[in-house]
This record gives sequence, C-alpha cells and structure tokens, in this order.
Amino acid sequence: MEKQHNLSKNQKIIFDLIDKSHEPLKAYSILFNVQKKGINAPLQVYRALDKLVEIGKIHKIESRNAFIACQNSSCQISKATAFSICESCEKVSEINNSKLSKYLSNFVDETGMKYSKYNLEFFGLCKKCKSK
Amino acid sequence: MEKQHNLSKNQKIIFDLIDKSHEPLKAYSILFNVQKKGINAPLQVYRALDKLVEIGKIHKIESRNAFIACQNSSCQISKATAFSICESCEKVSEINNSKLSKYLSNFVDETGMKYSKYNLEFFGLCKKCKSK
DNA sequence: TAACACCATGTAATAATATAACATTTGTAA
DNA sequence: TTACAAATGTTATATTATTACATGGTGTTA
Ligand SMILES: [Zn+2]
Ligand SMILES: [Zn+2]
Ligand SMILES: [Zn+2]
Ligand SMILES: [Zn+2]
Repeated sequence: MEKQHNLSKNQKIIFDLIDKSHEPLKAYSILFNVQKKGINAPLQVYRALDKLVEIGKIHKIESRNAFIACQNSSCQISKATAFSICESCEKVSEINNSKLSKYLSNFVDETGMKYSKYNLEFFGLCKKCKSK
Repeated sequence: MEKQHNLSKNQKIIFDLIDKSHEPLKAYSILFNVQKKGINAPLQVYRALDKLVEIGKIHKIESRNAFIACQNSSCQISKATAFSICESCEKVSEINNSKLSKYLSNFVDETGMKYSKYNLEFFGLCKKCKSK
C-alpha cells in the first residue's frame, strides 16, 4: 500500500498546476502561474518541486528541465522512470511497461554494480509528427 | 566505418580537457580551465560542447549538467547512451553492454512509437562507496 | 578572380535555471 | 506544553545557457 502524503499548501498548489497541465512545466513558468496564489519566490517553487519529486508525485524530465505529474497512480516506480519524448512537438509521456522496468531494475553491469534507481528518456517522433 | 571529424581549434582544446579528466566536467569549470588558452567566453565553450556532443565525441550527463568523453572508441552508440552514476562519490562511467543497447534500441512502446535515440542514467553506489 | 556558402570564432549582454543563508511559522507528537 | 521536524517567507546570489551581431577562414564554383 502506498504511503499517504498530505501535501502542504504550496506543494498542493504546485502539484495541481502540474497535474492539470498537458505538457511538462518549467520551474519559472510554474512560478509565473502561481504568483496570483501568493507564491512569489523561485525557492518556494523549487522546494515544493523537490518534495514532490522525492515522494514520486511528479518527475523531472532531465533533458528538458521540466516537470510532469506521475502517470502511474500507485507511483511504485518513482525511482524507475522512463519517458517518451517527441523531438518535434515536445510531447512527453511516461512509459509504463512492466517488462522494461523489470529488465532495467534487474540490470547488473559488468562491474557487478547493482542500481537502486534509473531514469530513461527515449527520443523520437510521435505519431502525429511522424505522419506530417 | 566511422566518419572522421577534424576538430577545430576550440573543439580540440575542449575535447582534450574533457578526455583527460577522470570525472564529468561542467561548462563553467571547462571555461575556467581553458582561459589560459584564449577561450574567454561561455559561448565559445558551449559551441564546442554542442558540436562535440553532436558528433559523439562527448556525452552530456543530463542529471548533472556535465560532460564526459565517449568511452566507446567507435562511438556508434552516440544516440544510445547509458551511464552508471554513483550517488556518493559522483563517479560516472559509460555502460557499454550490447544486450542492453540492443534491448533499448529495439524497444517499441504501447503506442507503436519507435525511438531513434535514448539516454539512460543508472544511479547507485559504486564498489568503493558500498564497501565503506 | 569574385561571389558565395559554410563553418568557426570573438565579444557583449542577458536569459533561464537553481541554491545559500537566515528568520519565522506551522504541524505533530511526546 | 514543550520539543522537534517540516514548511514557509524573503533577499540575495550562484550556476547554467542563449541571443544578437560582427568578423574571419576555407572550399566551391561561376
Ligand atoms: Zn511515475
Ligand atoms: Zn510530436
Ligand atoms: Zn559513448
Ligand atoms: Zn562512489
């Protein structure tokens, strides 16, 4: 069973914004959007983002410096993330594929190192963009 | 056969620095280190980095905003990169595992999207750090 | 040669992303 | 209620990256 995290005021404001968005949001775009709600400083945004990432409610798309809500309701895989990124329209989706996550979670490299976490970003053209 | 790229002056200076380094280098640390060689501005560094990434001589470690030289001499996999990152000492190694790269290069997601590129970053503790 | 394309360089300014430091407040549990 | 952890508020600053514009080489070709 997933641990309940009661979000604080700022965390909730920022999570709701990201969750409603259909695209990854950048920190300063979030800041701009929540200023009407009394969040005025970058640090307030980054602190909430850090916490939300930590508890797996959102993920950071590293190659884009942007954040999206986790698409896996149970969020068991917050330390094992995979994304599909369209290089044309910049659409990003979280990949939820159990074979892939098992394969990567069990991966052991040549040195015998076993990993506790991974992040995978795939790039290509989405259906829409490919058919153009 | 791999395409030959004759590096320009700035590209060579910056590649040599990264190649000699035993850890990923950040852009402004590179800048600091090459000022004695007449490279004075961030843009000169970023332009060289962009080109070196493009031709596969170096890779960007996205989660660290840092750059390392490609460890695969032939560099056929510059669009299919995987790294091992120690969260304690920050040691980074490029993973060269043909099974892994085949598995990921052939991965097709639920929507039928086929990818042309990926970047995978594994996190954990390296041998040294684990035995501490 | 001259015109052109192409790539690289040089320089200044600025944009975008992220953190440090410090004071205060709030939630929660002993 | 006391004590502690977590969250907030605020200012300033550090770090990472790009825009804009001018200049300089090198090879191609008209
Ligand atoms: Zn997720
Ligand atoms: Zn697309
Ligand atoms: Zn490589
Ligand atoms: Zn280590």
